[in-house]
Amino acid sequence: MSATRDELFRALSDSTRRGLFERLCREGEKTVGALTERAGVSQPVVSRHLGILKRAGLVTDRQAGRKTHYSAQIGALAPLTDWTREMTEFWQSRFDDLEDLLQRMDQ
Amino acid sequence: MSATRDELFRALSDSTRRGLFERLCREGEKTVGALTERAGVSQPVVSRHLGILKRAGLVTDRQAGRKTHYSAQIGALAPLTDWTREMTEFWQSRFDDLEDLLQRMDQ
DNA sequence: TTAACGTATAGCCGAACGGGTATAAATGAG
DNA sequence: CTCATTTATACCCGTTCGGCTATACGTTAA
Repeated sequence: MSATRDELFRALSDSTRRGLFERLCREGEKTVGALTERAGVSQPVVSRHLGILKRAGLVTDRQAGRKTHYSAQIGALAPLTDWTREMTEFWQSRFDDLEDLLQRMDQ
Repeated sequence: MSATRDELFRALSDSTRRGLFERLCREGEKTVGALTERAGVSQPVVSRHLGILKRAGLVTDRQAGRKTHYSAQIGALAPLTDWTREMTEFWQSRFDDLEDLLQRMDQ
């Protein structure tokens, strides 16, 4: 069920969606109605955003009667931290190469 | 010069832009022309993407004659890692609360 | 000074986005 | 069974986005 890296970045690019995800991280499982209360947008919009977060793997839903409970999947952030670490390593490695070069020039 | 958190997430939501940033991390300073060669899009598009990355603080530019050299600013990723850590801490803290509750119930 | 070069800007276009309202679909309550 | 409740879907609308080409602007080379 792993979504694309692109899907993950895109899902997190909207502040309304990040807000929903953040509330689920902070407060745990919540229904669509509860999320709508403080989301600042209408219920259909919340549902649509939750769908996008779900396709990105950032949330899961649990049906209970006529209510749907959503919860954050913190592990879905892994590709993001991986990417960041990768970029940092690339950057650092160039730095190391430069150090090596300077050291060789020193000799 | 710190850009909005939203600007950062938005800037990274496009794979072409991430590709440009990644090349700058991997290979260091590059001109627009050099970046255009392997970007898969036209030069004006590359320039526009670089402008967006620049406003997000992810790159800086250095003018040299008629060439513009761009380089990655790895530190600009900090708000992203901060946010991720924040989310994880929220999530973890709920987990800890649950553990506390269960421990109290145990006594 | 003129010509070529490197980059940025302007303007266009179709697709995707984020919001809204109306409504369908499913479930629970009376 | 009927009606209220909860969520998801369908559809519309204006804006933004990401690509393109044409071109303006500044710089170097001849």
